[in-house]
Amino acid sequence: MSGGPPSPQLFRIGEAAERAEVSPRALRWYEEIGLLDPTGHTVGGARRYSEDDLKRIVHIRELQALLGMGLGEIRTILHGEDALAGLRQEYRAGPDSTRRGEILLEASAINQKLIEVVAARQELLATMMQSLKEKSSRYETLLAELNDT
Amino acid sequence: MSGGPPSPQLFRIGEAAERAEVSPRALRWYEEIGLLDPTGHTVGGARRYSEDDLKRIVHIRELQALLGMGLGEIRTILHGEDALAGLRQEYRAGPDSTRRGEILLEASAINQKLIEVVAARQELLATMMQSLKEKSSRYETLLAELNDT
DNA sequence: TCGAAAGTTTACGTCAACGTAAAGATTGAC
DNA sequence: GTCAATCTTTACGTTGACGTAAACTTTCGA
Repeated sequence: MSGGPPSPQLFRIGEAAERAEVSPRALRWYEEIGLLDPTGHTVGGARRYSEDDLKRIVHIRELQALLGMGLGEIRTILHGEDALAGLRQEYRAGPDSTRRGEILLEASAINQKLIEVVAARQELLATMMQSLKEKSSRYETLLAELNDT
Repeated sequence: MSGGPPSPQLFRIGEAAERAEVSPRALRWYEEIGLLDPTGHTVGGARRYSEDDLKRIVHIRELQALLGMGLGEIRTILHGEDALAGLRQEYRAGPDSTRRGEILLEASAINQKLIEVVAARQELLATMMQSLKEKSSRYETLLAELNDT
């Protein structure tokens, strides 16, 4: 075998925040609104974040910054995938094929919507890029005219 | 000649807002922070927006929604281009080639930065799209497995 | 074991980008 | 000229996503 956990390294909130380029406050906020539950806690109650948590944070920021989504919307998306992931654990306790199918379908649907959103943005950005480049070449022309006076 | 103004149609704030898919309040707000000065006013003081104004509004919304820019940043960009456009009018009063060059250079630089920002976003979106599609095909596989049980 | 560094909760503050309400003035079809 | 629809300014309210401060507790290396 070779799929064992290589090093369950956990980060304190400060380091996690730094690595994900967010503030500790943001992480607590994400937790408060149900976006992110840190993998571990110390006995005293201090949060400990795993690598997967870090990926999740980065994912959140991407959806936020790249797609302009609000955190509520993002929560919906993440919860859809969480349900699917939770299924893998729940699997031993009974392969309820019907429920499994439902969840898979929903996750798939969410994914599909995301694809559409991204595609739409890509189109708009492409259009914008085009007009920017046209403008750019017009500027070049004008600058050239000025230079050989 | 054939470059005369075809129909200087002006819209009242309500209609302008509707066409640009923003609220009247937003238009007043853009004006207040120096983003948009309506082309005309009635004697009584009511705003009248031209087609060009509408384009500008749409442009503002694009920069906002697609690039995630704040209105302050957007103002900087628009003012750069405005300076250049203002130059064409000012041109008769003295073709100050130096100043003209400065403004052109600045506008060009702004445009270049915009191009870079858009390009960066495009890359990120492309990456995101790729992983979304991979996820999608994984879902398809799982769904197929479920269906031929 | 000790203490500086980092963490915890609680609670109020902030900032951008408008929303909303009030009170009154303009517009434009009739 | 009238009057309903639409506009005007002024001003306070709201929402999302945190920032910041206070008071106190945990962690962990020396």
